[in-house]
Amino acid sequence: MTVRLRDTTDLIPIAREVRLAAQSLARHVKDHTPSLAPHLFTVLAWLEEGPATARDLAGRERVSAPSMSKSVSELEGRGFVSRAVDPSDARQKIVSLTDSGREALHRGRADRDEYMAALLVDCTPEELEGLQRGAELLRKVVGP
Amino acid sequence: MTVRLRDTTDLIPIAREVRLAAQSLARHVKDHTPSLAPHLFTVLAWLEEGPATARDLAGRERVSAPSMSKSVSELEGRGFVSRAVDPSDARQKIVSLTDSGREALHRGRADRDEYMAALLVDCTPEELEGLQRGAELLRKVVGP
DNA sequence: TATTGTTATACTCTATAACTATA
DNA sequence: TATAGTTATAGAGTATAACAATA
Repeated sequence: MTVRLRDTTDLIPIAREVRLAAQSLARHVKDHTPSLAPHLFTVLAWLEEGPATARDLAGRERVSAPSMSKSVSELEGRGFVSRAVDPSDARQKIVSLTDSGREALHRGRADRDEYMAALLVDCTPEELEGLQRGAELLRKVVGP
Repeated sequence: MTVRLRDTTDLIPIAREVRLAAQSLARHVKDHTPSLAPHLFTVLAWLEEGPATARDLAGRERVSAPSMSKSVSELEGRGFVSRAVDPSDARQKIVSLTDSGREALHRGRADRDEYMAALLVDCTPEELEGLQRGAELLRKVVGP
């Protein structure tokens, strides 16, 4: 049982404000960056940290094994990943990012960042600082 | 052609930071508040502002007419909205929020806000102020 | 003819259950 | 037996095309 030092009721108004702002931005960015589908994009992002098995990827994405199997097949078909049987356990297949996959990942990230940057173009330095501070706090609050 | 007073390249790092923080929070809230599906929830939210035709709702949600037709049927089946033929144009049907629908909307909002508020419970007053300021700036940047 | 809404159909992403091949 | 991966099948949510009713 966690001890609450504060009644969360007081926090509802600011909670709503922060939540709606974040959700609004997330929707906006998603609607304006049609590159690679999110569920494929995130798989490439995981693989950037190194090769992984399909099961591992399914766990990280909190998705079923068959779903991840399909995603990996799709990515392989597009040439963004390669699959190789694990020499130490022939049941497993090691999924790796190809050069083309790395490119697609960077392109997708650049699309999103450039769209976001364009939104910030008219901000004052003080406003940018406020946004940066807010982002830091949000990351801290949401956790890992 | 818009005149850019600033090169957006400089803004990429902060753009990424703000974008990732917002997307992370949005995903987190969505994953932890399983009440009414988002595409149905938002329809109820639109109807809170007053009755509307299906076509109108489809436009606001940027969704096809058949998709909205299905959503409204689903909501009607659950008793959250009612449909009535427009007396002034028998082609149209006016969709209205029922009391039960209003309740579902408020419950869904409360779920999301309470989850968010719980995340903020350990923040200092200064941190809350920073988050609020960040949210205001984000709303301004994203626009209407 | 044009418009509102629906039905028919299909595609994508998700899931569970059943199968295979290894361990 | 248990595990990694796949295939089979189905359920949401989305779309376009074709239709009905009304303007």
